[in-house]
This record gives sequence, structure tokens and C-alpha cells, in this order.
Amino acid sequence: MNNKEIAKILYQTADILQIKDANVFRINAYRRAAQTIEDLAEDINLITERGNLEKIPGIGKGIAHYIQDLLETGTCHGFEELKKQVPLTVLDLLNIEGLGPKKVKILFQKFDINSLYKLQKLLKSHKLLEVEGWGEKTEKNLLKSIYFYKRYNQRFLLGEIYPLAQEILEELKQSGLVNRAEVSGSIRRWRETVGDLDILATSKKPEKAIEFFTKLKQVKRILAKGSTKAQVILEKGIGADLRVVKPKSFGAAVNYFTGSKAHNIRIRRLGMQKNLRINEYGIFKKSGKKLIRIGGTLEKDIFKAVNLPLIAPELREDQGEIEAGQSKKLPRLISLKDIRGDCHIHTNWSDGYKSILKMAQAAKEIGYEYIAITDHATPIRVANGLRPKRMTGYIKAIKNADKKIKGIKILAGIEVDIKKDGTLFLPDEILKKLDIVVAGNHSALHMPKNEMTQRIIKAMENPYVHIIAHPTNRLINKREPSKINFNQIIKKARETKTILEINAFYRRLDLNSNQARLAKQSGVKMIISTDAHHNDYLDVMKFGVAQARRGWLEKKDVVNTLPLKSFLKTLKNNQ
DNA sequence: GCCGTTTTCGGCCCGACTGTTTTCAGTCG
Repeated sequence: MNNKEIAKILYQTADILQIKDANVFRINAYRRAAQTIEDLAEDINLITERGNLEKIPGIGKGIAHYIQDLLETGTCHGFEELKKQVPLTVLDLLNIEGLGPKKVKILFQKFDINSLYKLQKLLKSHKLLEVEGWGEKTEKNLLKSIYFYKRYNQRFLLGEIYPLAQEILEELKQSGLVNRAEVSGSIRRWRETVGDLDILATSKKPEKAIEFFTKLKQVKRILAKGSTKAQVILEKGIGADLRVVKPKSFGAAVNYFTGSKAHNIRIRRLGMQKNLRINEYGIFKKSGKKLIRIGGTLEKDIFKAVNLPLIAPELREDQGEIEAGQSKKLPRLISLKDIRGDCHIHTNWSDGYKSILKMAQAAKEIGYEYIAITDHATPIRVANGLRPKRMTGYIKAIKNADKKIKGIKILAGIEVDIKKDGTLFLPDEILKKLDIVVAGNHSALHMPKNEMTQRIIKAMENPYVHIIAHPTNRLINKREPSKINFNQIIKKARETKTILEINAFYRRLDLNSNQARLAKQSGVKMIISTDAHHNDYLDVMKFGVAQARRGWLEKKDVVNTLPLKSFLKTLKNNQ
């Protein structure tokens, strides 16, 4: 079993316990453990073998045993017992907006409901009206929620929602009804996927601002609408919340709703130790029974109150950022303006849409000092892959474009396919003519773990390969990452001075943040590249930089922050 | 179930909104 599978069972355990109305803190313990394991970069099997399971925060004796049994036998006694009481299919019901554990318990125990289909039928039969606490509106809303769930039951890609969030923010500001407005939640933490869109605002006319928000053209359904808060579902199917708060609470509210939940709980606990109460309205000092407000206008007030420097939203996952803040060891995170070049770009020489010159001009407008054109060298026909025969013309075309344009350097590069056996689609004689060689897998992505690891290692051993593109080949919400032994990969990368890519395209974001952090800790250099196939996509760089920040990367960890000369020098065999 | 620079027991974040209620339970974030 892998980390994801273990996490899933822990989540399911928590869900079942919740329906059984177990102790809330016990439920949370399972959920917290699940989250931690989900975020772990290292294989839980390896951690268990070393006997370090209980060293993971949030995992004690009980859950450690639970996990060990799962790893050894594929299941465990406790989980089997729970499943007998509440079958897993019942848990699907919890995904429906408006259905929590209490209602699901009634549905399952009194009506034997264990699927959405059965629930729909029951709701339409109006038998639930006889149950205390269930009225007509509940029925109607649940039917609507089931419809929405069936249509959009997934998290959304950050890259798809980010522009929408900016658009709505802009409209709110333009309305004249709000003074300050900010997107918070997982979007502000730049998580690779987002579940909903949280906006905070201050306003002199809260009711009118709420009204305006619920009437935006992007709104499809209103779930709740009060005097300070509205909750809607947008056309795309994603939920959006607007909360209007008082100016003096704005910082505290932005902080609170940015999360993550785990991070917030840590901060509040630190506050409690100092006799402070920290909530979305501000920071309050307890004086007898009274609470005296001591801050909350600015977000940094919160951190200051618990003796911490401001922690960047991207780090707020309770993955060591609080300890790092306390010991003054927070990283000086890389930022978008540090990026000097984009070294993974496609043109109409393979499957890109624009010419070399067009891409270079667009990159120059962004302010880059250099780019590398890296079209596909692949046998795949649909990608219009470069075969050895076309390479001379291709390199010449890049050199010509470079001569034509001033103010930006165009490097001649390639994204060459790594074949199943780890050799490359182009011979070394051609590779050595290029300024920069990016190698990547594009076929046979589901090999056994060992073979895949060896395949990438062999590519890294090639003296002409500078960079491994999108190392795991995952597509978020679409394709699982290839199975690799990441520890071996980073070890070899360090040995051979091969750079690992953080692919900035929001469907890839590959390496992910945890892998980037591990690579950094091992002294492996990385590069953030867009893989742009059109000039409009050069600006996905911001998602790549955000991912790097989530991986605690600093400027010095990322080679395309270097000026051209030093950049070329760090490529292996150029030193 | 987890955790501990006061604690191995007793805490563990908390307010807004909805629907069905005569004062609150359930859900959500």
C-alpha cells in the first residue's frame, strides 16, 4: 500500500467514526494523521521499515499499529469491524452539501440508504418529512446538492480557478461597495487544487455588497445569504464564499480563512499559552472574564502576538513552518521576479502553436534575459516530433532567430524522449550541438517502479542531459504519477549534477512541492519552466514559482534565477 | 487518538447560517 491508499483508509475510518458519533477528538486524530501521510514526500513503507512511524507528528501508538497492520496485510481488524457497522458506500453521502454525519446516520439506520441513487428515490417519496427535523426545504436542497455533486465532484485546478478569482475580486472592487477585498483560502496558499473560492472584504454597506456578490453573472446558485456572509455556486461548479468583516478585523479574518486549518490550530494554541484568544475577529487578551482587543487589523499582528515573523501563505501547512519561525530559520522564498529565463518552450517546429521569434518576443516583454527553445524530439507523430533529419534545420532556425532579436538570448535546446530502456531518442553527436538538453518520458509511463527509476537514472547518466522534465509525469486529477524511487532519483541527480524540473503548467506542477523540498534538502538544483506551447502560456510561470515556494525553495535552489553566463556554467560539463 | 519546558490526565478552535424550531441542532469552513 502506498501513502495515498493508507491516507484514504484513515479518512474513511474517521468518516465511519463520525457517523457512529464517536469522540470528536478521536475522529480528528485519524483525520489529521491521514492528512499528514497524504502530504508526506517519503514512502510510508520505508518509514515503517526504519521504525520511525511514531515519530511522525499526530501518529501515536494506536494509529501506528493500525497502519502497520494495513501495510502488512492490506487491512486491519479495527477497520474491518467499522466497515461491518457502516459500509463504505454510505460514506459517499457525506460528500453531499448539507449532509453531515448526523443526517447520514438517520438515513442509513432508519432507511437503509447506502447510495446516492437510493437517497434520491427516498427524497422524492417524501417519506423523510415524517422524521423530526427534516422539512420540505431540506428535501429540496438535498436534491439540488446531489445534482451538483454528480456534475462536479472534484477539486479544481488552481490554474483554472485563479483567473476566475481575480475576475470576481476585480468586479467587487469596481462595484464601489467594498473597500478592501482579498482572496484567501487554498488559492492564497497556492495549493495545486482548490475546493472553493473564499473572498473577504470590508464594506460600509455589507448587505449591499452581499447582494451584489450573489447577483454576479458567474453565480449559478445561492446556498446561503446573511448579513455578513454569502455562499454561492459559480457557473464552473465551484463554490464561492464572500465574508464582509469590519476593517479592524480584516487582517485577522484574512489570516483565519487563509488557513490551513492545521496551521491555524497551531497558531491559536500558541496564543492560548500566552493567555490570548485569536479568532477571525482579532487578537484578544483575557483579563478576568473580559476580553480586551489588542490587534487584528493587519495580518502580521497575529504572528507578532505569538512571537513569530510573518509566515508566507504558501508555507502555512503545519509542516515545520512554525518551528522554523521560532528558531528564525524560515527560508527567504524565491519570488516570480527572481526568474530570468524560461527553458522549456515549444514552437511550431513540433507541437507548439507559435514561431520561435514570436515566443522569444513574448518572453522579452515579460523581461526575461534568456529562453531555451526545446521542441520535442520524439517518434510520436501527433507531437510532430523532430527526427534526427530535421535537427540541423531546427538548430539553424533558432540561431537565426537569436541573431534577429535583440535584448534576449535564445538558446538552442531540445526536449528529447527517454526511451523505455533509458537511452535517448537522439544520438549524442546531435545532443552535443545543443546549448541545453531537457530529457523527459512521454510514453510507457506505467512501468514497474524499479524499471522506471532505472530508466530515469540512465538518462541522468548521459553527460549531455542537463535537465529531467516533469519527472513523475502526473497530470493532476487525470493521470497518476509514474512510480519511481524518488530517493534514488535525487541521489543520482546530485551525483551527476542533473537539474530537476518543476514544470509550471498547472495541470502538471511536477515535481510537486514535497518532492521539491526533499530535493532541496539533498542539495539538488531545480529549474522552473513553463512547457509553454503558446505565448499566452508563458505566464503560468507564477504557478511554478508558487509550487517552488510551497517546497520552501530559495533563489539559490533554482538555476533559472541566475544571469545567463552563470546559468550556462551550472549546466553539467560546462564547468 | 494524540500530546506534554506547568501536565501521563485532561485538554483538544469556534462563530455564522439554515431549517425547523419555540430555544436549538446540524452543517460548514
